[in-house]
Amino acid sequence: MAAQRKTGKWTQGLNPEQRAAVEHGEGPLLVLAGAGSGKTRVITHRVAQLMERGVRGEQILAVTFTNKAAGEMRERLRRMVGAPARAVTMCTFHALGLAMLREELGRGRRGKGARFVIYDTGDQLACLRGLAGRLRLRRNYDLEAVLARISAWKNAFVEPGETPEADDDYSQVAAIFYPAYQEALQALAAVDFDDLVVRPTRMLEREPACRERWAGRFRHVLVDEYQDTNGAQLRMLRALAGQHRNLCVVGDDDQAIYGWRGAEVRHILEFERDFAPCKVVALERNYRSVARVLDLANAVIAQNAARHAKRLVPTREAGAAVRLVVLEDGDAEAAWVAEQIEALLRERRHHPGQVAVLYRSNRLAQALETQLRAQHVPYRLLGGRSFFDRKEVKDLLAYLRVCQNPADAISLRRVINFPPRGIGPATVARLSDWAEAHEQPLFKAVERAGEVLEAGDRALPAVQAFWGVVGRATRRLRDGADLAGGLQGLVEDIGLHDEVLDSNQSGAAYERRWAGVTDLLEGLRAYGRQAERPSLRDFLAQVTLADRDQDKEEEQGERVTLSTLHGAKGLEWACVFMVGMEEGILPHERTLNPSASDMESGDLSEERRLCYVGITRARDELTLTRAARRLLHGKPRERAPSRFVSELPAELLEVVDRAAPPPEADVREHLRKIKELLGG
DNA sequence: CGGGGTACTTTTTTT
DNA sequence: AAGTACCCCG
Repeated sequence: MAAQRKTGKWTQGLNPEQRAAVEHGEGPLLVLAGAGSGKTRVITHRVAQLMERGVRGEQILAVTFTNKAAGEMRERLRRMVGAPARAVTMCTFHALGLAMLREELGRGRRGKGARFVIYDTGDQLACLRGLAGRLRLRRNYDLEAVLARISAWKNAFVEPGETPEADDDYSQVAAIFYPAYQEALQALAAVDFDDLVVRPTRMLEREPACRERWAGRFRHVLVDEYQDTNGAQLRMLRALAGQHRNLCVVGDDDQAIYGWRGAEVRHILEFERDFAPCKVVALERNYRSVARVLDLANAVIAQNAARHAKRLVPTREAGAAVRLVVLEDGDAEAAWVAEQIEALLRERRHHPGQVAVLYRSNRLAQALETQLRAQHVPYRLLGGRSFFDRKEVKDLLAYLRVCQNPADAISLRRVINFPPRGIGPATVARLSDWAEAHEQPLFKAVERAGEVLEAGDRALPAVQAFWGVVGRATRRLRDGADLAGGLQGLVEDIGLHDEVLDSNQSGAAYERRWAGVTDLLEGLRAYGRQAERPSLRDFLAQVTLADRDQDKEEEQGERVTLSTLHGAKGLEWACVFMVGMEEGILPHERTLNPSASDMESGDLSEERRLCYVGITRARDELTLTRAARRLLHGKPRERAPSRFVSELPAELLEVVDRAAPPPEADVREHLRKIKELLGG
């Protein structure tokens, strides 16, 4: 296969390892790509190269983990090969699974099976909450912990009835929930994120005709961030590429940071064995960061065992020393970082878009936001729960979901009394009792409220009014209709504007809330313009699968980025601040002291990889900070430096201590001075 | 039914 | 310290 060694135009300007990966012909290929080693470049060039060699775009599948990554990859490919880039399938595992599910289920009688909604974590929890009431459990369980176990079983293809015997409480409870949960999803015509991968994979494995359709279609499969695949995703890849074995996976075991949601680093460590014989290429030359940053990164990650041995090899100059700055407390830390950034911008050493502040957990963002605002520094927040978590937005989306799928009782319950129209828990209970007794979905009870409730019931007209609203909205939102106009009609129908106005004391709160509504309208309008065949169903699926990146693209370059370490993966900035370098934050408290409901004990090496990911985001300047004291549950506490920095040789970091001595010493000093004065 | 008050706990990361 | 869940009263 290596015989036809065309010096394609897509291998120019690549280093020898990159070129080897791009030129590799058929058969399994593992690309171990260190941070900043040109990984995305290799994938896009490889796709272009395949097309150059006559593979048609429709025959290529490239899977990523975020929609954003897929979008960027597509754009890069488009710049290289032009319009034919459109034919290539580039998407997330979940989007691929959704497409497969819709197409396969749509084959049935009039495509009824394809009429499902996608439940996000919030919906899943709401569903479990409902079940918890029915299952008569002795105490209140942490439903997130239950969900984590159910999710783990699903991804291991464990059926509801076959959960393994376990001695821990939560596994036993989850084993009771699991069958009920799965039945509930079925009844609600809903699928969760896990189903989007697990169900298509099961179809591929069990139905040869289905496998033929999909595996036969994609002659080449490429996977980005392979270290983040979970068991179900690996099985999906096996089903798709097991025959022709044209599977190219790219990743970095040192950047595996999603173990907590079922990803297994093992997959990338064992790929050579799983898909032997297999070509392996290691990309170690780093084009991103100055040498001092890479020295630090190498030293941090070297403390991890069980990894593909590799180092980041610098190609740039040494650069400035990496600083570790110690501040008095959390507020002082945020203030210091904000001042530094303000100075950088004022002296025009950087554009805002070239600067990022990274942290382990979202709650550290708050203080930073406050201080950056005080310094008038424009910023954007990556990843934090935001737009789609706003109440008004969720309520409106729930209305839309009910219109699309009236069987979605979770959404129905959410909006049946929103805005408040006098339908309380008692009425909802009567409706759902009737539904259960007659083995009907909840919406049937709503539809026939006249028969279900007594004639004199105060709530009856309210329920009928509610159903009228849903009916009108459903008619307005039919496929092919003006969706944004339909939503606008719904907003007016339920008097949402007055509701938002009345329920918010301050003008500012009202502004913010109403902005959520208008943003959603605008989003739907934009979707209507851009989608090929706009439909409510498709819009809702996109909304749930979209990564929470609510920025308007054009402004991004003009803002400083605040992001979690997870959210920063794959990105880079000239100047990076990592805050909260403390025991209990990085590594996180919960990996150090797992709580009873946690599934497995925390993985310290994953925390270290998280640290490594953060460090390797910096191109030119890197500053680490920590606070000597920090408020925890309202009380100030002394904080120890993160082991990830204290275990390193001193010469890698320039330590600057700006923390005042502890207050006791202060007091003693004062006392001493007073004594001196008295004595003198 | 809905508003307002009190008591309790606390989110690590996201498709 | 702040947000949530639950309870009681109008």
